[in-house]
Amino acid sequence: MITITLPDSSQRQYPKGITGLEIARSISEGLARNVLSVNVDGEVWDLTRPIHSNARVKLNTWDDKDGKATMWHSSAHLMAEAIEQLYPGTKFGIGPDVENGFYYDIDLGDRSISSNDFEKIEQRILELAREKQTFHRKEVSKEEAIKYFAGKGDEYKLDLLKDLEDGSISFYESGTFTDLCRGPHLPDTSTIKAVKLLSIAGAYWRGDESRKQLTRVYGITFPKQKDLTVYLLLLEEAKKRDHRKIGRELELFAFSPNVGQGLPLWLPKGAQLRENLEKFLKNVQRKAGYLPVITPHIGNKTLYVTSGHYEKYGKDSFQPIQTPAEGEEFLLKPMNCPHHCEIYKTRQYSYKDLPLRLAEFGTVYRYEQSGELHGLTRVRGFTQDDAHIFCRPDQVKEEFLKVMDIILYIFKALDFKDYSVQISLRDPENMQKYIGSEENWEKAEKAIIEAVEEKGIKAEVETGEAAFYGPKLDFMVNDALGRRWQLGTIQVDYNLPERFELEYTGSDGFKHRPVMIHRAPFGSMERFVAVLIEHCAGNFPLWLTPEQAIVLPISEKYEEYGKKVLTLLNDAEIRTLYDERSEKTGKKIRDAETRKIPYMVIVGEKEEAEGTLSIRKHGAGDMGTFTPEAFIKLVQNEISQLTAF
RNA sequence: GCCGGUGUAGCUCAGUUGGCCAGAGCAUCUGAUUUGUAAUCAGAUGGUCGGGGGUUCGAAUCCCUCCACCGGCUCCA
Repeated sequence: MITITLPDSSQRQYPKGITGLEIARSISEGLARNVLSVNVDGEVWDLTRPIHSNARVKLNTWDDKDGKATMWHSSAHLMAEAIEQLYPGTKFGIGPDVENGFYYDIDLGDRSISSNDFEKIEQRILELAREKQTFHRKEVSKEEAIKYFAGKGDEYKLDLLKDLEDGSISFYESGTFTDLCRGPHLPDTSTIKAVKLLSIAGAYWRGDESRKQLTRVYGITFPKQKDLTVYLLLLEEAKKRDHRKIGRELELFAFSPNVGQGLPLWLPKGAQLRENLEKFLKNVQRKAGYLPVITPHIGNKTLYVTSGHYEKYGKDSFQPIQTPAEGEEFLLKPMNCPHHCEIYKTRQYSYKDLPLRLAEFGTVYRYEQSGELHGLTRVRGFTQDDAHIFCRPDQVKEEFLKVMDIILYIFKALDFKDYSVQISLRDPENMQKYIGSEENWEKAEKAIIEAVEEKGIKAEVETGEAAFYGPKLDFMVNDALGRRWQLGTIQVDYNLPERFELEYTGSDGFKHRPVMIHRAPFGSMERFVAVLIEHCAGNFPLWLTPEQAIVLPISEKYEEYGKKVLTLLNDAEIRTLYDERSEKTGKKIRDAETRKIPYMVIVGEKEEAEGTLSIRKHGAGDMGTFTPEAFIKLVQNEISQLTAF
């Protein structure tokens, strides 16, 4: 007998070799019907795999992440089987589960498929699912595996096999499809009740641009038809939050092919919003000891040769600007750091002068590949809320903590709760690609890890993701459709101080090299506004929103009073508009609601006579009658509540 | 940059297999209306059907090419 410990810590005795499915059945028949896979000591197993020793066991259903993953991974196999039957001779790459569904990379040879073919494939998948196919795990030797896929002519699986060790290789057979796979899988396919193929895309084999591009088919499956319906509805809802759609509807920004791809035009309301954000951060930074600087949009090419950026990115950037002077060339600045280094060099520093924090909302231009451009989140001209902190090596950690405070303060102010944090460190296998001394790297990496721990933040550590010049810490937020974007970033840099020969005099009287920290809490104004829009679906916090109130006169007869109210509110620094169209009040309200203006101020006969205002709140409805003073106070209170913490 | 998709008025979309002068709603403008908490009525303006080339008696519709956008891949100093 073995002892199985369940998640609620209860323990049960079972004969050796019991399977997850049998354990489920011993608990309840219902559970046995719904269970998809089993976690055995933290590892996900097939439900049919015998358990031979004492273990902690968790039965995964659709409500568990691992349960979904098992279902989707099995669905990928099923889709592959369907495709192989419909398109014989197809070669298969990899087919994993992902956050929302699964995909399979396939090579169709000379043929191609498009979304028009989805229905036919979906139908076939459902037919196969109904056959209640079982997944059969088979341990095979490397030799056998190679023989099988060589016979099938599938070079991708052969390529994968190269990196696998003999003895650790398993096949899964289901229906007519056999795949190289470590599992786990569903006991059988009958739990897959609804299928939707989502999209088709090109994907390079092994993520390598220089290799062949395969066709990637994305799909998702569900245990109930209703789950699929709900999911599709959710997707529709998410699309309504798309910042590109809201940006157009609320007249925040636009693009023009005549200006150029990826070069946003900020419309008056968008500019107002952005200005409010800038003011907010400038205020925070002033208190945190940052000194504002301003540098030009272009710089002599030699500046970037010195920084090393020209060598690395020159070919793929906007090309140099010629001048009438022979051989003179300028570059649109792709980053602000070299300029800030030159500012540093304008004087001498004692160790007591550090840290020096230079801040600039600096607009930079990068020639991103055309396929990369995406609304405001990825553009070719953007403004970084940039600052560079020049400090002593012993100050890195403290400065890091202070920057983190700013970023966390901003996220809190804007109610960003679902962010993730990533620490990017060196790749220990590949140390020669990094610049800077071993000692400083260690110090900086340690400082970042400790700073994150001190703040009690959960961060993913990614080795090999550091920039060549230093480790970094990134704050990422998801957009409406779950795509992850980097916003705030803090990066340690040993490269530029070296290249620009930056110095300070230490207490020992010798010259030392300062450490440079790049940081941008928003990341860029463009991307931040994009994510902010999707976060609040265009309903910006009152203090940020470009239009805070609108006066709606019942008819032209109340124009005099209405205009008086307008002036009063604007004088009280409430950004207020006036709707003077000869429309009915219902229409004016509807339009103001659509424009997501927080407060509607309705004035008519009664209000004029009493000197009052009828207030309606966006999304909430009629709030009743206020004196102008009471309303101003209401707005001011709401703003101070939102910005005080 | 690569793979796949899309492109009709400012916006959202009709326009079956090529065939009268390309339509609708909203928005805009004009007029009427003077309105009380999510759409007043009437009229008008607005399109080289993304650009260019081709096939055809005839192209929004078929073919080629370029451009832009969308979903991914790769990239992101």
